[in-house]
Amino acid sequence: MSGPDRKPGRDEKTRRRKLDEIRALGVPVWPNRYPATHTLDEVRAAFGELDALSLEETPEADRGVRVAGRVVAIRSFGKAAFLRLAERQGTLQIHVRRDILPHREFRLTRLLDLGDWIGVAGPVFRTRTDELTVRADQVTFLSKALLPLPEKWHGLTDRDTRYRQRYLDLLGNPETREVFLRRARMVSALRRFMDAEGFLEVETPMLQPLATGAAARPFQTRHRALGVDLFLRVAPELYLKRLVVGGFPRVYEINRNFRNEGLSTRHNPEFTMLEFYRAFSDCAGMMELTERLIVAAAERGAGGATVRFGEDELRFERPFDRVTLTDATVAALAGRGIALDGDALRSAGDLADIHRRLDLVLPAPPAGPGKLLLSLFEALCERELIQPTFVTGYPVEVSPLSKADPENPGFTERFELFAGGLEIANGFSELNDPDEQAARFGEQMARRQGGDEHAMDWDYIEALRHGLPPTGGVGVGVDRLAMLLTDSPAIRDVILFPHLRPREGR
RNA sequence: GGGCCGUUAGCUCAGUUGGCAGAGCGCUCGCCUUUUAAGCGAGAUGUCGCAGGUUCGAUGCCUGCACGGCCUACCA
Repeated sequence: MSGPDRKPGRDEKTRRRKLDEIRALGVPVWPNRYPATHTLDEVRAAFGELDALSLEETPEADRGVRVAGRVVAIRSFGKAAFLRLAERQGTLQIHVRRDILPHREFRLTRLLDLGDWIGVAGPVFRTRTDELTVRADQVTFLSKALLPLPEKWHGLTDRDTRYRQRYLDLLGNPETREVFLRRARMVSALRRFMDAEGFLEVETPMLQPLATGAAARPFQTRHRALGVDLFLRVAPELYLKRLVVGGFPRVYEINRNFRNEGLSTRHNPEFTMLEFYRAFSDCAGMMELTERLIVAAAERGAGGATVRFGEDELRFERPFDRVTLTDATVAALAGRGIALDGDALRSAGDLADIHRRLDLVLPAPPAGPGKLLLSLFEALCERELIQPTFVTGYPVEVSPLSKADPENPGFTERFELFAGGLEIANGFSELNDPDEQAARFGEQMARRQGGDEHAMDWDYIEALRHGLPPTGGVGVGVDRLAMLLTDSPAIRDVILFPHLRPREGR
């Protein structure tokens, strides 16, 4: 398919032959530039409102334009031809006539293939069928496509090829292009929102001596000169909070995290997170901020507060629903005829029994009641949370970086936001007591066997000992939010180059 | 890891109860100076994913493998 050993196919041989013929015309075949005066869209914007007669009477149209684009259709009549150029979002028709073009340039147009790039200069007019068209006075060859474009009107449908050769997907499928345009608008809206709220955009290490800030298996690498092992970060969290200690009270980062775990429709090994921290705020304050952020993203990314997602219609309108993790789980169990009262909620044995009764896989031991409760919630409730919903009250046991809730022993001031059955965001009042943080890390480590990559982050504890103000923090899964706002069922559909198994024999 | 489905021309796909491998687009050649998936005429597409097996004969049936998709499980 590629690489030095690949043999040119029949199409490529033909196209190389034509390239030689173009070269033989004395035309530069890989020129360095083309000074276009208009993009194709700009031609349409400037002249699209004018009818045939008005165009003739418009000096600007008669004086002409210089445009450039990829040839995506050729309808040839021997002594004349219509070409269609495509570039960015626009397309424009070109009319080529033997009696107008210089001989060499007309011959050049006969040697064009679909996919080639050309520049065209000439006046703008309308054809008999009222199509806005540039009549070619000059044709400049710009670049050769040695390989054919995807098939014309089915587009490219093979999923594997769409992901591996995304440029073909973008070329052949307008809806793919729309997904990534919307994603870009959404990310830009996130940035603008954070900037407007007075947050400073920062970048923190991707290569970290300890993979901290989330419970996930990291990728490992090695720095030769330093002679140390490093990890690709699983989260920026602890670095961002160091910055709050350092006197940046509002910081955010939009960047990649890496988790060495399975792939699924909701998981890519590298994914984009927006994380932000705000001094003097807390869980409740961050929920309010997150709400406004998500609404802004929906407005910009999806063009409104109401978003179609598969079978559902998501309404990103404030205030979002709110429910505690315990209430949601108790209600889901009640719906299955299982009563769960206060005592059972704190009993690992009872919660494990419920797993068995419902035929659910138990979390890997050791699992206390907090982890078992979360496991029930994830199994029973997550997928049902279609409308944007804040779930609050996560057990301390599964929230090592969150502040405890003074009103609710055993639980933290923490929320997760769900929509479309997906976890979109996770936020909490940041634990800033260095001694308690050290104790929590210790508990986490005690529960793990092996895994030296999860060693205690003493450097972070030291930062806390210098004083972290009360702070709220949130992480937003940018890819998943993009899934919701583009009605994409798989995370691969919103990542330009998703990870796939390497192809054999290439 | 498990289940189901798929792999045929450059692309999208059909097909054969086992008997010369097909269509549309694209491509090549010819005609055509206002077309819109242009039209007309002619032509070429190929390791039917790979390896074995059954058979007079396998793209088709059997076994194994590879690759991919969907679902599912795992990933505190």
